[in-house]
Amino acid sequence: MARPQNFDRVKVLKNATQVFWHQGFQGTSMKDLELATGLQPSSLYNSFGNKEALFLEVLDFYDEFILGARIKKYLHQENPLAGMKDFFTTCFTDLPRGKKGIACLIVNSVSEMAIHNETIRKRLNRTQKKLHLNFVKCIDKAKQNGSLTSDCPSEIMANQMLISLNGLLLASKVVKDNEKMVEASLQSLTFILGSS
Amino acid sequence: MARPQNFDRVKVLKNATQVFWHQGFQGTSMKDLELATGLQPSSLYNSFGNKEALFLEVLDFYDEFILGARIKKYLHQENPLAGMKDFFTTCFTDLPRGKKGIACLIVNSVSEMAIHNETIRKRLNRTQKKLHLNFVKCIDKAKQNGSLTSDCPSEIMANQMLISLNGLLLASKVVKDNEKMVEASLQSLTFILGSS
DNA sequence: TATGTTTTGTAGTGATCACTCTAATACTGG
DNA sequence: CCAGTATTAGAGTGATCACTACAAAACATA
Repeated sequence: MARPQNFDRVKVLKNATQVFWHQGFQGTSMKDLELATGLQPSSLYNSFGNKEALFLEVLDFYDEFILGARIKKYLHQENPLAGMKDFFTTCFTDLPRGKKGIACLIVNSVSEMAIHNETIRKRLNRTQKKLHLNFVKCIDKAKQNGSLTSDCPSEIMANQMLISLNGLLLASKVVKDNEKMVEASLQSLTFILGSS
Repeated sequence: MARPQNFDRVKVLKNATQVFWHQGFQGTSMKDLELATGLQPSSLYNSFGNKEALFLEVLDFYDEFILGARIKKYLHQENPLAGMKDFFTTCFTDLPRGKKGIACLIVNSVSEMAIHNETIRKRLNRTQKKLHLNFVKCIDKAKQNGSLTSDCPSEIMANQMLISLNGLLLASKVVKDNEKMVEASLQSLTFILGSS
């Protein structure tokens, strides 16, 4: 009944995510997005509305596919302690080529946008809570199978893990030495979870 | 022998700092800086060169006067453990009116600029190292006077404190509840320094 | 094939960006 | 008071910003 779209929406979001991730919201121009996606401005605006709406879809894409995949891979595995360690360390070792220090789109966006845009803030908060919840599940599992013993409530431990992870990701922008970041990650976990 | 400047350079830097702190580098326009400082573009460019050079001076101003004052007030006091606790918690309680969630200019700038501008990255790294050094001194002092007992090297503890502080400041942009942030700060310190 | 509907390519919108040019201005030293 | 010099005010620079208008193009249905 009409002309079909000439592009794959998921691929477009994937490419847009990379640009926003690396350059931030303000640092990314619509021209950058046109080049990265191969779309003309009319297609971009026709399909996504405007820059902010596209960014919100990118945040959802990141939440579901980038972070979601990492949660599934590391935090849903059998050994919860090893999973959490891997989740932390691979933040600094599993980066795409030449992408040292781009940290995490969520962390970057919190810093840039959270206090200036309430809609984006809520979206970022939701993603952070999702990660927090998965940390809690992992900690509980470790307590249950006896690999972790602690009097501290899992919620508090998970909260500290989230704070440390955010701090580590931020530090990776300045430090740029992956080995040091991995070492610091494991130290953070040791302080929170103990040396178990 | 010539016309003197009609403004106080320190006051100008102070005002410019507030704008960059709240809005970030990219989020701040030269027009914003003109309004905040009361200076005309010609004066701004004549005295500071360009936006980036002004920003670098702002980072130095923040390092010396804003952060420097906090280090002196809290980390150079007699009781090192109380000082570190106060240093952490006042990050979230001593903010100017209506400035919840602006965190710290250094942390904000690391996130926004560190991987895109090497000059700024080095400047930020220097400030973080300065803070790290003061944490080390505080920890050593606490170990010496017996208020802190730990096998962990002070450098590592200080590193974890820096990571946690960065993570806490970032979280404050999403959470916006000062009491929760104070609580999380003290929990972070407890995990790192122990419950001493 | 003809019609209706949506997408696409392209040119272009006013606004704002960092920054500059120029001349009037305000001061110092003689 | 005059000459010399640095600072100031204000208009204006081209470039880039997010975004749009519009018509050609491409498909599904009839």
